[in-house]
Amino acid sequence: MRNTVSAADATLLVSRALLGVVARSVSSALEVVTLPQFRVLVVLSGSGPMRMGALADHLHANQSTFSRSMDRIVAGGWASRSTSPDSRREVLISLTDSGRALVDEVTERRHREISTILERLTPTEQDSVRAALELFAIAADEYSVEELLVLGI
Amino acid sequence: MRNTVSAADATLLVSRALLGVVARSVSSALEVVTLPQFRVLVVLSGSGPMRMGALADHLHANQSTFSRSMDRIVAGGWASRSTSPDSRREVLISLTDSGRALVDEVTERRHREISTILERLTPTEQDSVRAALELFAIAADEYSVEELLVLGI
DNA sequence: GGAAATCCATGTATAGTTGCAAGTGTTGTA
DNA sequence: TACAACACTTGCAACTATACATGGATTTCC
Repeated sequence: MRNTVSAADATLLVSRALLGVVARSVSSALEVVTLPQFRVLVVLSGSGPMRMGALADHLHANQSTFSRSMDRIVAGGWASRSTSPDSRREVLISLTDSGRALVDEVTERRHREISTILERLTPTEQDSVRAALELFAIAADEYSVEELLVLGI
Repeated sequence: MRNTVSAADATLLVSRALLGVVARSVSSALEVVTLPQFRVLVVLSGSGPMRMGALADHLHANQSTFSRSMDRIVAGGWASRSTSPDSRREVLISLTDSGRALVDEVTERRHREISTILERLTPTEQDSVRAALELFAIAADEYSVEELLVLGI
């Protein structure tokens, strides 16, 4: 039991460190889009083109709110509207190249920073870190990743 | 080198999982304060009472912006203004009990969720996770945690 | 003691998010 | 074909964040 507590504490520490990495990786994107807007881009990046309504639902946003927000995202050139081939009343949202690049840039920067951190460890240590983190990731897997959207990550 | 990449990938996975935890832990607080407001509470929670100016600097916010934001935080009962004993032109901001409780609640929830995840592992696995996470935390330590403020964490 | 500096609040302005309600166009159905 | 349901947009309205410039009070320094 004591070990559980210790491990949880260590995890809190790591969560701070990782969140620092995440925050830094996102901060550059936040110079050109807002956090709610970036959320949208992240969802699109993971899902491919989506209908307005589905996207709004996914983000727990009001339709009107989302429609207006999308106006700005489209105006910024990060995504585009198009009529769905299925139905002319449906509007599909797709990432533009800029939008995809913005999301990719954030992911890549994050990956790069993590690698930099890990390179400070010996190969043996890296192995144990990898193994342990995989264990943790698997144990955490039951938790849905949906809530990430709260932070737009 | 391959190990570095693998460990980085594993870490990305974990960062997602941890971010899910963080996002969930923060989401309840975000029902009563905004993210920028929560940022302020987190800083106060870690530092104790602070001057308006210092707090604004710490959050990279404009003085006027911050003053107005603080109006809302104080109106919400999360923090309070008081004249500094050092100088009557200085205004000290302190967390109220509500404000402290709000931050604590988030931290506790996060800790609880992490513990829950770890309890799915065997004691041996927990030990190795703890050891690995400590390694990572140490390696990451050189990275400033300042940027956490971007996300208000 | 008076000028300069400091600290904070206000005036003013812009932009973004949010949500309810109403409107437009499209599709499905009786 | 007419009516209902659906998908999205717009009208309105309130709130928040942000920042530049200004003003008021207090302290510091010459």
